[in-house]
Amino acid sequence: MLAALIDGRSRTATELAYHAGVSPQTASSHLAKLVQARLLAMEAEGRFRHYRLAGPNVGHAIEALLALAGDGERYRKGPTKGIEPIRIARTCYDHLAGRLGVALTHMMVKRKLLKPSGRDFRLTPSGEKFLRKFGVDVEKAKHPRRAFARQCRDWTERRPHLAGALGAALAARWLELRWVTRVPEERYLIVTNRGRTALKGLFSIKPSDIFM
Amino acid sequence: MLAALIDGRSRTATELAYHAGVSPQTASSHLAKLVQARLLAMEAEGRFRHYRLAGPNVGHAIEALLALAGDGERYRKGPTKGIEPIRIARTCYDHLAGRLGVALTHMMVKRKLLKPSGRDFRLTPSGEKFLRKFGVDVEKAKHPRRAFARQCRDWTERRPHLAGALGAALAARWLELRWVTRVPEERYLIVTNRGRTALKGLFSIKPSDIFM
DNA sequence: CGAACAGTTCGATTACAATCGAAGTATGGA
DNA sequence: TCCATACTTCGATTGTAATCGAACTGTTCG
Repeated sequence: MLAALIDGRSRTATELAYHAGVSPQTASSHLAKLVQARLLAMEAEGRFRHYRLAGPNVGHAIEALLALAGDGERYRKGPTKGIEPIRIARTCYDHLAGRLGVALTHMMVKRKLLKPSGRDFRLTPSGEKFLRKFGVDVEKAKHPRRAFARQCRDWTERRPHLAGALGAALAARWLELRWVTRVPEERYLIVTNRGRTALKGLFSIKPSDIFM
Repeated sequence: MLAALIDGRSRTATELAYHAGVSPQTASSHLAKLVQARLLAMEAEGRFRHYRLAGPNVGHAIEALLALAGDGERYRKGPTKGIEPIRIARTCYDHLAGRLGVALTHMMVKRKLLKPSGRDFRLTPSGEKFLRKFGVDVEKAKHPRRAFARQCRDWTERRPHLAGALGAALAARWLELRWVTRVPEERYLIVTNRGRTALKGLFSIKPSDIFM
């Protein structure tokens, strides 16, 4: 299971059980021990529990052990030839996930436009102003029947991204501006050239952070 | 036991049993497994068996694990403030051991003056010429009652050094030339300034290889 | 609300690793 | 030649890690 997490991304308990070829009970027992031993970190997301390596030290140790084990080749980080589109701008239900979603969220947190608060984000006054100026219908997103701004963590990235009604509204605006476009039958978006320009200008995000 | 070998030097089975706090039987069992698993290398020397890490990969893995274990501080390679004299030029009975003995032997092997051959070294014709020119009484060392040129491996270094009658004759010559001097009551020698110069010139050995 | 799902806890079984006493081999020195 | 030393092999005991069925909690969704 540790080897399955070597790339630094999160996996759910069931995925890890499958990787290890053991029952969910057994995996649960091991995962609990690994968390207690501070080798893994766990974050609960609804009924899912996402596990990831607790730090780079753990990754180093696992890699060193895999190198000794000889079949480390299977797991060795190959020189990735570009990032798959699904990793760049994955859609998670109706909001932006993947590297794009994470980068946007990270930037907004860093600029104090969003504040992590429990399992949610809180939109600060300056954050509301920013999104309004950007054309997001913040008022409509304050729908009582849906969580407003939730933290979400999908399998492609370790850090959380913005979900909930606000996340959906932000994604809608990106689509409206044609900064991203849908790919029929696929669960990812493509960032357009205008989108790339906007990233650098409006969001101060280096494209290399997203496209590698 | 692996942690006790982290510095790359060799230890005997009994030493390792002591380090691990287990009986010699138990240590023997574990050491056999570790050798079979290619984590340790073993060389027999008379009735002793010297164990060392099989390669740098093993050291890396152990270090990574010790770092995780938290009490890795105890084992972490500190910034060593110079090398103890006993490591530099230890005397092993009557021949040169320690880093000096190893470096001299290594150089002679590299220059094809000595050839490892089983548990002994074979002195090549060019080697004999070299030592004679250097003032070693090679003829006298060919005494029938003593092994001529044996491989010896003591606890301070991993690589073998020259022992036997020839090793003793070489050490005698070093003392005679005052390139090393004895320290009363101690089992090590001190390399003099003339000795350092000779190392660089005659033996092409960088002093940093020996004194760090 | 109830069914499906993700995950956990509990308990019993099983297998195996760790350990060391006893007895063996090989080496070195007196 | 004989004893001490260094180490190994064998065998029996012990503890405990790994495993999964059964039953549980909590979440999502229709």
